[in-house]
Amino acid sequence: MVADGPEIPAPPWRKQRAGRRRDASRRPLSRELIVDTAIGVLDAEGMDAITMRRIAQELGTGPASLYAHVANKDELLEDVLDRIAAEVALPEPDPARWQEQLKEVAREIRAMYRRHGDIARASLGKIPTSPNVLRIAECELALMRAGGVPPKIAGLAVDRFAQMIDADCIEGTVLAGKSPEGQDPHEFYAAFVPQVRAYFEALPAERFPNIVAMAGELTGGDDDDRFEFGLDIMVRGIASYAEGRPPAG
Amino acid sequence: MVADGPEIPAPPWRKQRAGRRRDASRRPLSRELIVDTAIGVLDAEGMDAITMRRIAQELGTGPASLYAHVANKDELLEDVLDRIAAEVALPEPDPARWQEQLKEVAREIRAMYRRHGDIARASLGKIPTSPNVLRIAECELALMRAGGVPPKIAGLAVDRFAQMIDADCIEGTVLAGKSPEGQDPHEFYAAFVPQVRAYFEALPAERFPNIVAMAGELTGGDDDDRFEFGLDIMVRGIASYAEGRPPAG
DNA sequence: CAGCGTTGAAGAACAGCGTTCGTTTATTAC
DNA sequence: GTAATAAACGAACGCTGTTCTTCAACGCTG
Repeated sequence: MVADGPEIPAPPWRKQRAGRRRDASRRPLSRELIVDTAIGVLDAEGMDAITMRRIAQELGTGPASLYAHVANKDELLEDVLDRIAAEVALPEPDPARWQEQLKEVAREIRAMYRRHGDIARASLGKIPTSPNVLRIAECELALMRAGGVPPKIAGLAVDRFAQMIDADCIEGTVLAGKSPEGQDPHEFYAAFVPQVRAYFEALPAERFPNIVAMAGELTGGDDDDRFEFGLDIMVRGIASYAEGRPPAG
Repeated sequence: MVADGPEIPAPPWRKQRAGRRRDASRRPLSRELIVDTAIGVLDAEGMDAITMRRIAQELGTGPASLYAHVANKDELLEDVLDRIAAEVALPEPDPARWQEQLKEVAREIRAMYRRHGDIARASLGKIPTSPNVLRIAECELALMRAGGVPPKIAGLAVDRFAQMIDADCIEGTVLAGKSPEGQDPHEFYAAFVPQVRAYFEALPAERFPNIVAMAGELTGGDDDDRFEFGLDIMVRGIASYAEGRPPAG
């Protein structure tokens, strides 16, 4: 019988499992820490970089560990969305300026989305239920109600309003995502537009008379111009339903 | 020496590569056939089912074979988009009815998207260059020009118009995509809305007075109502720029 | 008719994804 | 001191788009 003496080395084929090497420097995993990390990755490298593996790696662990705190990736993105929605500054309603205030809120949301990669993709189509997102909707409703927009119209408008902003921000990142590795997406876009314009102008005029004639108008204007225009016609349309006011025009 | 007689069986270790077993029943691979197959899969199972492997399998081959005819998946989706865009029926411009005609075009596009799974995802943010998509834009421009919309406004409007329709169709499929396996997405959605409404009504009224008060308006209305509303305010906004006409209201 | 270059097709593989399973570890409760 | 619990983890599954390399068939030239 072998003496029950000093430690025998572990058989080398069963590789030692390194134990739970929790660095004291590392905060324990939590939902908040995971969301924080996700936002960090998002800001630095965009939404496509948000993967369970990447976040886990950033936290010095494996992807499986995250699932103890977050049900799935969708839920994580929802949390990310709520967190950054808190950054949107909202105005105090001034009934005389409700249309301009509505536009200001839209610009705030857009600026927030642009600060945080292309996270807008995670917003489109989702029914808002998280507090910070509801806070924005509440403000929009208050502005429209103050402006005399009927409840039914206002209710539908918040939905369409959010959709428009989401779509604009997504659109802005689709082309940018196609820019070759490392090149500035803005430059890439600026270099791409003239090509499209030339293409439109070279189309057969008998089939596409208006596109050929309006190639300049179709390709002119940058992201901001297009957003402002969409905002403008939408607010005009909403305002046309406001009670006791002449339609804007 | 072995007689050079009847066929010797192939050595079993070099697994026979089956040769180019082109069934006479199978049409040879081509870009058109691949697009056809993709649309078939799209219609039957939605856009997520469009994978190179799935299409290849449908054609009785492997994914690599597709790349001889299509540069990548994005290009394939672009072709799919152009193909189905041909289905959209366009009206002959009637200046007196340009607003209603614009809405009709939008409804046509939406119906087309809905027929074909959730392919709208592939459209948002892409600059249209394919003939059948340009054909639609050309028609929209003609309608607006006929209605007296200034060129600059019309040029921006087509972009926003397309964006709105894309976003609406995407939105419609996001929630549907979350419905559990096999369940009718429409039913799932119908069962989900009342829960959201109850949630809104149960929110703290001091923080969200308008959301609580307007829970009904916010959750009322189906897909079609919301689309029609968005269409309405957008066309109203565009019309407010039309020359020589009083703004609609 | 033989040989050859081209081209379409195909198998296997690569790196990455979200998620799950079973196990190990550290911490807490008794 | 020991049993129970919850967190953490390694490995794996089944996907994805894409590429590399090989191979068979065809059209052409001599």
